[in-house]
Amino acid sequence: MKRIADSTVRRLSLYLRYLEAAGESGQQTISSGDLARFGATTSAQVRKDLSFFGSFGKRGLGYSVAELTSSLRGILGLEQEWPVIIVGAGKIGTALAQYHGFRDRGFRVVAVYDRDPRKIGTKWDSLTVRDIESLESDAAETRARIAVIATPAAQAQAVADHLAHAGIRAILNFAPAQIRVPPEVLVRNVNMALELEGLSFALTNRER
Amino acid sequence: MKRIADSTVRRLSLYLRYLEAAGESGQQTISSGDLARFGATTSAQVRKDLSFFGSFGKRGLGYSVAELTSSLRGILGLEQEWPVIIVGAGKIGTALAQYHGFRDRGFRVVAVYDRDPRKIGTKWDSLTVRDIESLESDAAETRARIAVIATPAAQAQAVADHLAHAGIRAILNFAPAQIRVPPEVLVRNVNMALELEGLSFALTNRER
DNA sequence: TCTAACTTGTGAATGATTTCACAAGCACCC
DNA sequence: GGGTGCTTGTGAAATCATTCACAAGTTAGA
Repeated sequence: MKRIADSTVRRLSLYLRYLEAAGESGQQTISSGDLARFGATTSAQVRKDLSFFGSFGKRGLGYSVAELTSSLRGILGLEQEWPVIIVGAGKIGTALAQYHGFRDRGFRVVAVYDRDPRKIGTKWDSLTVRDIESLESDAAETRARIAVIATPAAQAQAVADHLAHAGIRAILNFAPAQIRVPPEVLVRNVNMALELEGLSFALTNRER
Repeated sequence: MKRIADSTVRRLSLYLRYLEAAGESGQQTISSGDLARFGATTSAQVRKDLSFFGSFGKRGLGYSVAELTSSLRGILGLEQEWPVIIVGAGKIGTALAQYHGFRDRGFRVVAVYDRDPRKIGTKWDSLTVRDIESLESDAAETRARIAVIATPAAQAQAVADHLAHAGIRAILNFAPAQIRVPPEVLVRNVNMALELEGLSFALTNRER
């Protein structure tokens, strides 16, 4: 398969959002123009994005909402439920563990880890915070391939090493640190301060 | 000024991180290759990024850590402190308000808003949750030009309208919803479910 | 059956970003 | 002072992503 751009994948996720909403409101078909309006892009872009994966529409008519929804779910790998573990039971970890946006979209938080003895054993909902040392031994039980790092920056690398060793294949890193991982592990960074700095730059250099 | 790519600005922020760390550990000069290693890019990319703004290095020697740090701070608009308001005192809003990564980098949370009467008036640290209705009347006091939306998706658009009206010029949107704003307002989205879906896609389509 | 109004899928063109490659500057040492 | 080893800054080339533009398919209505 040809390599697909990151930007394309992001847009596919957005299209899927809109399709789900359209489906719930009973809409039967949808055009690339409609999808474009929602994803803040152009109809040509929508069609190009989809064309990497096949042809899903009918000329003159548009796309079947139900069929395209299901195709996109398949493309994005969302037909299965993904077990996810979170490392770091601080403010951000807690918020993420209880965030419905994950559950609702097929990502189920199956375990939360921390290294602080005062946190280990405490419960939220049905989850008990576990000792980070049991990461490896839990692997067979949790079967998670995706992990979220929500620790302070200083611990991020150690946690990443741990995760890679426990067989995790993809990491969503919220810690403000660049982490190094073996090539079979995928990392995506979410760095909130970076986003704010982008806004600061734009506001500062707006007048041209 | 020529338009600068988003990707360039992100990398500048990363370089700045590394420079600050290098400065603290007493390093005097640094080469584009060093910066590249940290930012997961190439030395040519680093030099090109910087070249949009001037020439900061000395051939044969590299960059002065102190000078480049200060230049990047200036470019990114980080010499001033930015007052920031947060709308939404739920899990995510709370976590963000107390997140040191913001304070530490020149973004000071000066107010938190919600519309739930049970939350209004509660305190965290030195911040009291305010009624969202007082957004406009507070504007002169807070002087914030940047706002963070941390509400459920359903309220995001209404909040954005409110913010635009109160004179906010840049929005960091954590709500999983696309918001529409007037052209003088800048929006950047952070959508955590989207990031996970990107990982799901990559894991699913890895074997080519 | 014919026409009009839409809409897709896709090569080709354009635009943006990254990488290459190298002249030129600087420091150090003999 | 001249040679050696680094490193920057930057046009040019290559790669990657988006937009254009249009043939071809579909529906609906007369």
